[in-house]
Amino acid sequence: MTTPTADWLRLDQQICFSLNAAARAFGGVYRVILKDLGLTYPQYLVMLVLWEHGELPVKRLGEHLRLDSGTLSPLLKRLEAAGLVRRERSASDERSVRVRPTEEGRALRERALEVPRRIAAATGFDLDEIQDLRTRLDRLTDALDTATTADRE
Amino acid sequence: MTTPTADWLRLDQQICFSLNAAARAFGGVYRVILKDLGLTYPQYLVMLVLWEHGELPVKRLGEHLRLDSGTLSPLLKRLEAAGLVRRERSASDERSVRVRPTEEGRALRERALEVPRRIAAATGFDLDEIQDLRTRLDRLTDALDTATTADRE
DNA sequence: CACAATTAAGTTGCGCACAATCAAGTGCCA
DNA sequence: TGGCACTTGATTGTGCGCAACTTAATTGTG
Repeated sequence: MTTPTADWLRLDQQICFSLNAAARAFGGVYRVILKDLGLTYPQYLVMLVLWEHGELPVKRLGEHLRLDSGTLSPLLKRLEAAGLVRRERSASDERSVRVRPTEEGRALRERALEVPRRIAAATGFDLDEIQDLRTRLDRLTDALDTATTADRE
Repeated sequence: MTTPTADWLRLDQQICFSLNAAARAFGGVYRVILKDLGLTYPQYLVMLVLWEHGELPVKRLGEHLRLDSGTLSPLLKRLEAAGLVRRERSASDERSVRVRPTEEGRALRERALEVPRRIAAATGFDLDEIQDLRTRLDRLTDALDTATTADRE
């Protein structure tokens, strides 16, 4: 007893739809919580990386976040306009632009400390469950990335 | 032995980041596969709903997809320009715009039948695992939606 | 050293997501 | 029946994500 092929076209069977829906639902929660900090969710992610690493070139930032310069350049410009980061050409390699948080950007970290707890509470999941889900999703991402690059050949 | 609060700000601990990364990795796979059909992923979702329901107002479409008219109006215009759907004001309620697939739009369904199988193959997950993940994600979405609306009060 | 290939950022263009706002149609009810 | 609240969809503006392209700097190679 197998599912008819046609049923695979049903919206409610598609993992990617559930994934997108969950990501957008998260976006709604983050939007409320991050409004106080004056950050969007992608901007918050950039600040997370900068808080952790202090200073790094746009390239490295993009590797951490899976984003390219097409997304990061304008985003970083907005963060710089908000006074949270500074960008300056590397002296050793003029192609590279190093990004680092300003004093104000570092100070924002204190206010961000409670964000993860509030988010975790909103999910209604316990820590083990979150951890488990994260592991599965990362495995999924790896498989999909492999498939994409394999298909390009 | 608990995790220090500061560590919760680490990027690699955040479920939402894994979620977003997986959704974008899916986007990459769908982009390759759907290119033949001339559809983007959100357009494909709209066609899925129309193939299943035949014809329905923008409002209903948005409820199925969790999208509002701000997203759907321009998207539907593009689908109409591509000759895949038609939009017309309902006679019984002049506020409502009914969307239905054209003959060409219905014909596209045949070529879309193999998409889910190709996607499933790219995930490297078996059906049970996909089903399980979908269930968890839907539960997560419900919890997040509840939290958002609760916070608005 | 000259010059082609590579690399880092930025820019442009398109489509999606969503908040806020607007216009038009509907329905209720005093 | 006239007015008011509600519903539906469209529009506007902002920001993200990504492909394609451009520019400038660096590296590798003969």
